[in-house]
Amino acid sequence: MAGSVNKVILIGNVGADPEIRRTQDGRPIANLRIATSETWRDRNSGERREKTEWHTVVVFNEGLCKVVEQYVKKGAKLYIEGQLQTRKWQDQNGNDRYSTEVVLQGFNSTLTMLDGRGEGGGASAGGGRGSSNDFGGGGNYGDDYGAPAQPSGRSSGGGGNFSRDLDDDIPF
Amino acid sequence: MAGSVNKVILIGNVGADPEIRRTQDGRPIANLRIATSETWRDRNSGERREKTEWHTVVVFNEGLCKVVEQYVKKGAKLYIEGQLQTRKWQDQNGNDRYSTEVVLQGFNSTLTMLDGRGEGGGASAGGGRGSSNDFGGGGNYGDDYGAPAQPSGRSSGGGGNFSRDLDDDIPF
Amino acid sequence: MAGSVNKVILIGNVGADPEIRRTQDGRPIANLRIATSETWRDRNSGERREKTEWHTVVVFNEGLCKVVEQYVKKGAKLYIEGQLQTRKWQDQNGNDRYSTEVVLQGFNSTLTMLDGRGEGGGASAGGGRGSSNDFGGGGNYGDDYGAPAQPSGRSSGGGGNFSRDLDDDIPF
Amino acid sequence: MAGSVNKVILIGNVGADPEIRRTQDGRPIANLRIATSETWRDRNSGERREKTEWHTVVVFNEGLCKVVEQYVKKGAKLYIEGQLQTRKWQDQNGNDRYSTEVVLQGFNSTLTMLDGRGEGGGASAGGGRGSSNDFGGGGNYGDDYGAPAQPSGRSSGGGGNFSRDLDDDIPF
DNA sequence: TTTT
DNA sequence: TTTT
Repeated sequence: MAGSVNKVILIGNVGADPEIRRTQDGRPIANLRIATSETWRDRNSGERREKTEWHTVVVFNEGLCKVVEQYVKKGAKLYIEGQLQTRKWQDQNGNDRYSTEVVLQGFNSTLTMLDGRGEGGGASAGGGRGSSNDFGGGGNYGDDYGAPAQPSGRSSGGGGNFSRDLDDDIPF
Repeated sequence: MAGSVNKVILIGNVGADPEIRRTQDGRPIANLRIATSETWRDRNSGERREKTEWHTVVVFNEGLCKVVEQYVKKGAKLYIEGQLQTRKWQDQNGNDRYSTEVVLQGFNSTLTMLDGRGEGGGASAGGGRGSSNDFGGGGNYGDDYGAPAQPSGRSSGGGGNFSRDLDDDIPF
Repeated sequence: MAGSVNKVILIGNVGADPEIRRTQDGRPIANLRIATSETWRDRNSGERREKTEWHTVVVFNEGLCKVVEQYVKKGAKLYIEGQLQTRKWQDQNGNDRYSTEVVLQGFNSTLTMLDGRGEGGGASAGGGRGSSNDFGGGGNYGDDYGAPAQPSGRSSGGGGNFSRDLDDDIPF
Repeated sequence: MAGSVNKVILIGNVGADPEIRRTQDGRPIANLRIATSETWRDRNSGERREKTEWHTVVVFNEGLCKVVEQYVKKGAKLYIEGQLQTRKWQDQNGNDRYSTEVVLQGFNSTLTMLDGRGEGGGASAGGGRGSSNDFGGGGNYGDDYGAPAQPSGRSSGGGGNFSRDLDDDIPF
C-alpha cells in the first residue's frame, strides 16, 4: 500500500536478561520483554493507581543484537523504535494463535540505552562490517544497515541476505 | 514506572466499516482494522514483494468515536496515534489467550483522516462539552479533553481563555 | 488543513536550570534548552566524532510547567513530545528574525523525566482542576486536560467515571 | 551524549515545487517547504480559526532526493520523518543568524507520499545502486542506506562518503 | 507558499 | 518479569 507507516516507540524497563538465539545461518535474534507503566490518581477514590503493560520486542537487526547481547540486562531502561508485527502460529492442539510483537528490523529501527548501566566498552551497533560506525556504549544504536544522521562520515550497510524463516520458533 | 512511553503511530487504510459498540452506561467504543504495508524488491530474485500487516485499533475516546462513526469508512486512510495494550481473555476451552491492540484513549491519542473521503459535516471531536473545540471533518481530532496546540484562543481545562500575546517577549 | 501532523520527539539533557516566566494573567511559561547528540566514528579517519544539537523548548501547558518548576534541573534527562513552531520577531535594528521552538501546549504534548533526579514529591501535572490526575514525580506528565490511557478509573473531561469492564467483550 | 533522540514527524502539504541542488561532487540536496495546520473553534467567539505552520525540510539522502525530484510537486501531501537541526550563518551585515530545519539524512529518515499525485512510474528510493530496493511510486521511501523492515529480501546500502560541507549554501 |  |  502506498504511503503507510507502522511505528512503535517505547521507553521502558527490561524485565529479564535478554535471550539471544541464532538462526541456522548464524544470525542472532534477541528477545526482550519491556515494561511500560502509567500511574494516575483515581478520580473517585483518590488512590494512586498503576497499570503496567508488557511488550515483547524481537530484534532481528544484527548490530542491535550485539548491543543487546553486550549491554542490555534485566532492569535496563531502553528507548525502542520498531514496528508492530503479528505472527500466526499453531499451539499444541493445532489451533491458530497470534502473537503481536515489536520488531526491530531494517532501517527505521532503533534501540538506545537510557541509563548508565551496562556501558563502558566500545559497543558497535553497525559493528564488525569494516566501515561501520562505532557508537559508544549507551549511544544511539542505528541498525545494521543504518548510518547516523550527521554531516559526515556515513557508513554503508553490509551485504548478505536475511531470511526470517524461523518465525514459528518464537512463540509468545 | 517513572518515565515510560508507550506509543504507536500508524498510517494505513481501514479494512472494513468500523464497528461501534456501547458500554452499559452508554459510552461508545469503536473497533477498526487498519492495514499497513511495505513493498520492496527482493534482492535475489528482483521480484517486487509486498507484506501487509493488520492492526486492531480500539477507540475508547468519545470524541474520536464520534469522528469514527461519522466519517471513517472502509478504505479510508488514517493517521493513528495510540498505545499498545495486550488483553487477556479466555477462549471457548477456557484457555488463556492474549490479544494486542492499539488503543486510543486518553490525552495522547489522535486520529486524523488523511484522505478527503467521508468529510463534510461539522465533526466534533472534543464534542458535547460546551466549550469544546470543533474540528472540521478530516481535521486533527484531539481527544475528549484535548485542545489544539496553538498560540491564541486556546481553551484551558477548567475555563479561561488563553492568549499567547507575549510571543515577542520570548526571544530566542 | 485536514490531516496534518506536527510532532517533535526529543530525548536529551537540560542545559541549564529552566526559566519560568508568567503571563500578565498569571499563567506560567517555562523555557528549556535541551541537548541531543550523536556519536559516530568517522569512516575515513576512524576518529570518534560527536555532534550536539541544542533545542529550545517552550512549555505553555500549566501542568507541565509545574512539573518543570518543581523537578527539572540542569542536567536532567527528559523525554519531550511537542510541536514545531516558528516565531517571527524583530531584532534591535527592526529586522525580521525567526526562531523555531519546540512548543509543549495542548493535548498532544508530553514531558517525562527519564532519570531519578529531582523526584520525590507529588507532582501534579493535570493539577489544579479538582478531579485531575496526580502523577507521581518522574511520572508521565499528561497535559492539563489529559488523562492517562488505561482501562479503568479514567477521568473524563466533564465528569463521570469510566470503566473498561467489557474487555472480555472485545475478542480479537 | 548517551541515549538521545531527535525526531520530527510531519504530515503536511508541500508549498511549492521542490528545489533540487547539487553539491560540488554531484550529490543532490532537496529543499521543501511543508505546511501543517490546525483548525479549532474559538471557545469564546465560536468562530472557526486556523493556524498554519511552515517547515523547511532539507533532504540530504540521495534516494529520498530522487523521490522528491520525480514525484513531489507543489500541493503534495507528505509524511516526513527527520531530525531537527539548527544552522548558524551570517547575514549580509555579518551578524550571526540561525535557521532551524527538518533534516532527512541517515538511517532514521523517511519520506512517504500520502496522496496519489505524482505516482505511476517505478520510483526508486534506494535506487540505482545495484541491489537496492525499488519502491513503487507513493510507497514508503527508506533512505539511501535503508532497507524496509520485513522478513526477507533485504538490501544493503551502497557505499560512498558523504560530506555536508555546503551548509552555508542553504540560507533559510 | 500548501491544504480543507 | 521491570521500574518508581
